[in-house]
Amino acid sequence: MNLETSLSTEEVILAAARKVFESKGFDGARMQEISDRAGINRALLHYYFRTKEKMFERIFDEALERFMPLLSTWDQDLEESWELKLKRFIIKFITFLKTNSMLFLLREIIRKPELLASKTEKHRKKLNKFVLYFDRLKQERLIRSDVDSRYIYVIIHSLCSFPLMNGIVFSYSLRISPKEYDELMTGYPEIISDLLIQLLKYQKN
Amino acid sequence: MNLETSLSTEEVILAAARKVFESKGFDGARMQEISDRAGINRALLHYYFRTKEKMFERIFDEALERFMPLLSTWDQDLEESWELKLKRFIIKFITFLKTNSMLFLLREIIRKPELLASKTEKHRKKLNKFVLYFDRLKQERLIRSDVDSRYIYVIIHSLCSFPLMNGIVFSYSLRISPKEYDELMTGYPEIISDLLIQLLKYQKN
DNA sequence: TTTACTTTTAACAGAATTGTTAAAATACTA
DNA sequence: TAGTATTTTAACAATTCTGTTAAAAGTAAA
Repeated sequence: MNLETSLSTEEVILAAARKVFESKGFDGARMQEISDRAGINRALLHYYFRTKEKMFERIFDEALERFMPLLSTWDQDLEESWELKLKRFIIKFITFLKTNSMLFLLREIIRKPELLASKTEKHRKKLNKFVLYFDRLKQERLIRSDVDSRYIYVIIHSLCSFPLMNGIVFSYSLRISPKEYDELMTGYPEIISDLLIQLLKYQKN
Repeated sequence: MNLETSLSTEEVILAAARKVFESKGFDGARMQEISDRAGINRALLHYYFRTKEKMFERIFDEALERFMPLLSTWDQDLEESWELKLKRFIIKFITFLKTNSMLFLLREIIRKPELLASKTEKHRKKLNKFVLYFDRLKQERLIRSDVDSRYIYVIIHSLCSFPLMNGIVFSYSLRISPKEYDELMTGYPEIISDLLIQLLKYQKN
């Protein structure tokens, strides 16, 4: 077996599949379109991945695996200031989202909720690091303590995710081109970092 | 023709179609599932709506029509304080989202971007009311002027939309049941209203 | 009750799509 | 270079899904 070219064929297929699945979703994706895009015969998809379902799961898993490392931001070392941690997370998260469709994950989870539980089982523990970290910050009187950490979680993730997944709609609503919207969004991570920090800062009164 | 029952059959179909389209998307929806849910023969769907496509457009249009009135919040009367306007909008918006899937709209727009342009053409003018209103507030020195109104637009809409469309994922990440998440979210509109007001208030320095 | 019209159904046709298989092409090794 | 294993393709089988149609059932009105 030629590992070299075999890997590359598989990669070519996966890249094509990723594109098609991300824009069309599982149900809208066509094996034909994927093979066309990859420039190979349709039967070859089945040779490598057996079924559409299996191929999809591979794509889905990989997206999830790329995401999970971001959560290590919230490991509890208190060396680094929470402001820096937050800024770092926001930038990493938004960068991640630019190359990985969150909408894709979300859409497919809603189509088939089992995906969420089965695929993230092994990361289960990591998931509540955020809340633990922010609760700790409150205890230490480093941030305001009158907002439930779970709200903070929801707020930060919403501010990062939605502007990217909803880009088309926002650019249309704001009456600017998608390109202009992208440009506008280059300043966005900075802005929300600052706003969030300002908001969360410990308020003595 | 019996208008009574005819309307109600159509309504029954539309309700079923709405459910199926919203959870499965256009591509995942099956005419059979819709007719089963409506308790009628599949051919009847075609009798009333001709094609799946046409039926879908009806659902999509209606969702959009229900949404558009919310935008009138940003008509420029300066009688009502901007804080109240904002709070009112957030509550109305979140209430709207609870019964109308934003994810549905978004997913389908990405599948077929023409939907956005063609369907919102007639509402085009309303779309930038928000930005005009907030620019005005800045002029009048009622809110801080160092944040682009378009960012404010994006931030507010993200904070309202994403927690609802992403509910399943958030509840899973926070390790609470969907029911508990819903309960948690009852306090959410109040919280973000307050936070946003606090954030936007004119900052004398 | 008969007639005409509307609504609903069962059966079918046609198209699209996934997955299989056997053979052809290619690459590897002795 | 001959032989073997791997990769790729063309052709096909099976299923699923949409949309049509003709007939049946139901409704209203004369």
